[in-house]
Amino acid sequence: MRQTAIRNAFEAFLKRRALKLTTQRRRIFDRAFETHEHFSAERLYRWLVDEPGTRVSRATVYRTLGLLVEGEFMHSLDAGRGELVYEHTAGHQHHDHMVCLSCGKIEEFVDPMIEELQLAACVRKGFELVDHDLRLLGYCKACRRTRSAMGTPAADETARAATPEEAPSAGE
Amino acid sequence: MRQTAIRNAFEAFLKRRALKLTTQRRRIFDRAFETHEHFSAERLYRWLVDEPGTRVSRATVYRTLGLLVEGEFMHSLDAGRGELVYEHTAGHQHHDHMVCLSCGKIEEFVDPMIEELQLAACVRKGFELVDHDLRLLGYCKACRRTRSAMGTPAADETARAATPEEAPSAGE
DNA sequence: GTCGTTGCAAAGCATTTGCAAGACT
DNA sequence: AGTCTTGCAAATGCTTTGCAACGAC
Repeated sequence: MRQTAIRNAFEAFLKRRALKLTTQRRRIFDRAFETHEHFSAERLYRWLVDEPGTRVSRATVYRTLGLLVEGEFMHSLDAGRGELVYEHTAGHQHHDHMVCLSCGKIEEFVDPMIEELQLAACVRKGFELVDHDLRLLGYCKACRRTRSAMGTPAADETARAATPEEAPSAGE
Repeated sequence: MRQTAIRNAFEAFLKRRALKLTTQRRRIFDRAFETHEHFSAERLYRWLVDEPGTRVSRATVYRTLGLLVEGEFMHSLDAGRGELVYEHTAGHQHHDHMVCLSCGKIEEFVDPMIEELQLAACVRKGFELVDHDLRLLGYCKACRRTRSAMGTPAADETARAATPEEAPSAGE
């Protein structure tokens, strides 16, 4: 399995922090890396509960996830719902997200030019860039289709401020 | 007062939604627009409590803030701490943010080129862009200075989650 | 054996909501 | 007068934490 390298990195990380490699941590780590999609802490917890293996508590899932983020093995992102979603930072280096306001799906994309411009903007402001988070909110291809098929003119307002009935203009 | 225009827009918005212009809503609106910085719901609530005027409950602050966001009078953004911060959308159209991981300060910036590239990326993916949120995380000029003066090495990951206990034996 | 860890349940937080009293239009 | 609103407090939903039992090193 090609996960050996990353697992070793994790074990090294634990060792460096004088933390122990417990059964739970291993299971959480493995399950999290097994998934190449975004998941919430709760989702991961459910997987661990439903699938066979050592019992793991929700608290430990949260704790370990936090550890993984600290160790840069995972990245967390707020997709707008009340919970954080996680994704591992294994192969793919960095990417930004398109979050569908309708189905919640998260697509990834990268644009080197955008990254570069961000850096340039930081230099201009004397800001030391550590990380960034770019989320494009809208409707994915599938939902667009559905919406137009349903004759939805523009999102219903419950979907956020997608279509306020006006745009206040301030005199400035 | 030059807030008349925007206040009128707010009143018009309420009218259109068959909502009433209550003393509380007016006070919340005014106080929120009086501030040209980012603030949390709690902060706004504190201001309203501390400053003289009609009593306003926390619940109403939240409710009204939600209204203001729906009406596009305010914009909310998750600055990484557990709470949303708000900013009015009066004159300045749209901008992105640089959030200082050390002092929490939020600087604004705009880069038309980035905006354009975002749109292009969406077109490529068949994604209908509604809104976006770009946050650059790092250290502001002031904090950079402080940090380097203190001999703080490059950004360590513990800075984000407000984890009080530092990694003691990590690589320093 | 020693600490770090776990699980549980309770606690925390920011935010939301049910409901009865109260205030705009 | 009739609704929309408010305030309160309880509820929510995600996440964190205290603590005693437990397990890795």
